[in-house]
Amino acid sequence: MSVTLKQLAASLDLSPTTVSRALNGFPEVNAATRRRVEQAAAAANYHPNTRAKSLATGRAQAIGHVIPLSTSHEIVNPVFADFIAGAGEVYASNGYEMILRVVPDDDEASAYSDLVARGSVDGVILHGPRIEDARVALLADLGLPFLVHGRTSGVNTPYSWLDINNQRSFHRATEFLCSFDHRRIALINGLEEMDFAQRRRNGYLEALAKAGIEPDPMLMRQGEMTEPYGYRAAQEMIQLPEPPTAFLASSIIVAYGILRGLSDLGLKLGRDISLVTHDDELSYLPNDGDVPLFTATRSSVREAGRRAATMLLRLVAKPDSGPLTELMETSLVLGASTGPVRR
Amino acid sequence: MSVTLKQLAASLDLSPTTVSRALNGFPEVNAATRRRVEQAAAAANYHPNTRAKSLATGRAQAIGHVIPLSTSHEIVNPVFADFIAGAGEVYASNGYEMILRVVPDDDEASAYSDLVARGSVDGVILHGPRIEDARVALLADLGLPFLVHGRTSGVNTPYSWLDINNQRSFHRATEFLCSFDHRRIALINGLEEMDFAQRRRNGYLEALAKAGIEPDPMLMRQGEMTEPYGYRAAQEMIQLPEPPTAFLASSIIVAYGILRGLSDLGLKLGRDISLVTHDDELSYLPNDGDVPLFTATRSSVREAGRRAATMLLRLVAKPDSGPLTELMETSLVLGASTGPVRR
DNA sequence: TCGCCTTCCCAAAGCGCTTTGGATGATTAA
DNA sequence: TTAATCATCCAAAGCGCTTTGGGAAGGCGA
Repeated sequence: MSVTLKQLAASLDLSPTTVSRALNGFPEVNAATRRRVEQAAAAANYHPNTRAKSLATGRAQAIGHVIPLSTSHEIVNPVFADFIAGAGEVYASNGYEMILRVVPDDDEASAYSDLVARGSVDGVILHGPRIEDARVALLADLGLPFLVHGRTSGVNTPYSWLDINNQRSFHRATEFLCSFDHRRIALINGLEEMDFAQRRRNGYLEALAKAGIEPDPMLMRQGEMTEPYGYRAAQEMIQLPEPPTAFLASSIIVAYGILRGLSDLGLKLGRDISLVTHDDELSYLPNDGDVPLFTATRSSVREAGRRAATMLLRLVAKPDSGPLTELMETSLVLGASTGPVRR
Repeated sequence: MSVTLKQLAASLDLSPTTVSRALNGFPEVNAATRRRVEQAAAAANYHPNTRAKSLATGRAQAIGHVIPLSTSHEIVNPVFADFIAGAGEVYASNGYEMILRVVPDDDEASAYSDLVARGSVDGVILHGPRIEDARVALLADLGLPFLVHGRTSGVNTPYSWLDINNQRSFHRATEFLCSFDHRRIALINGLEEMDFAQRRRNGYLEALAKAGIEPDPMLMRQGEMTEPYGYRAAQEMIQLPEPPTAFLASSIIVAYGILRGLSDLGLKLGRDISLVTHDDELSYLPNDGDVPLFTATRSSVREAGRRAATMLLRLVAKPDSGPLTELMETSLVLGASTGPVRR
């Protein structure tokens, strides 16, 4: 099937040792010999067997991603695909494999310890952190390098993470709406237990407080970020005795739902009502052009994937390089969905 | 770090051989001994090292998915996440690992041969087949079991695939629109070179021919299936001297774009104009409820992932079980987006 | 000339597992 | 009673690689 090191060595009249060293850039091999080996390897399309190599070195050369699939709310996070694409680029160019494991979410803990016990990965990325997420302590216990995409509040264990500045993002967005004299601003957020949702809400509340606006529970909602969720939220809130004059959405998918909900009622975004959404720059829902459809807090989740992977690889190379953290700022992009309050 | 077979054997005063056999269900081990071993293994959280195991057995216990990332049109296929989720479930419950490799699309060929040479996978799933896709022959040459998600026209090599009946689907959808007296039906399709797009177009043309309608090139469009693509297509076509009275969309994301495009012009789906879309049942864009938003040809891509994975595993177990094929029919689901022609 | 570095290569052990080919008693058939 | 058969176990080789610990030439200074 495929060439082995031994075969390659035999065909060159060299020992496996020398061939191995030649290909791995060790100094104790003659330059001419090295060239000869490299050429023969290329000609024979030789690639070292990953499993043998990592058995010998003790490094798996692979990073794991565990995707918990809740049995109750079976949503595959749409942000996930773009994040993975970004991370994958980095893994590929560094010779790492990406291992994905889809598990029922009550099995997630055992998935990690299984991954460690089997020695399948050198590190993992933790997705979708909740508030006080127990997985962080679990991973720390396992001694496996890991990086959280997002953060988790109320956890003492130090850990590495990459996050966007959710609080500031939504603070700014709210402030921006306030500057247009909006005082009834609805927040259509993600699931309550998600850490990012809480941070966004904090930013929102903070800005309201600063503007002297009393938050109205009727205008705050959390749930799985689907299109119909946005649609229903918009339609229901607009029927309130005191409807909102602006919406703040946690995902562009929800924003599309809100847009449709309002438009079905004959309301036009930017004129009759305002909307700011977070925009992860999902590739199939681009919100760009001269004047984007939505005013948005924008941050590329693809880029986040790239950076997260880079950080994790650094962590794998030097496990004691301490917790690595990065907070990405978002940009507030002006689109067509915002304007002054209509009276 | 983690327990090895040798350690486990030593702690039990048994040989590695016996422990291995006990855990792998071989008959030549005493029932009492087996129980003892199993208990000790569970207590010690023993899991065999994957790499060592697969080195010894020659099977990788892993399936590869290669995700080509075109440098020109950088769209991460939104359908992909749900397909992966379905396939992942099956891999996990069969003890297989899922390996994802993100590669620039001009490197895709070498990605496969690399995967084979390194012995990292026992099989691969081929995504996004084009018309006359060269990758099929390539994979057949490599001798690696593989399964195509979709099909490819004009390829002689026999191969295994799982596809939905795209042609029939769009035939039925077109026929359905014709039955409402629509005669100007626009097709907003995926990228021309994709095999599924061609099949859908064939179904569409076939039905038009049967209804005695001359296809109008002005009403046929292909492109990357984003929301703005649908929006633009709708807006432009509606301005034609002879605008369409119905749309046929290849993706629910495009359908949302069309919906928005029409609604911006004050047109209401189902009343002023009709729309049928293909619906992959993406979890964050559910098109269900009593009366779904869109009339659609529906087929769960998550389920497709499950079935594809199951088929591939069967193929890996028995490589000569011949090419396996499965054609999934879609259901035509009546929603609120269709109605008779408005005059 | 001798001894000591370098330079360049190799044999062999080992990573953690499976698997082949026995070995050892105990059990059974004749 | 003896040989053949079972039921259980084990030693050792091997999967394809890396890495430790030399070892043989050749070059150098004295």
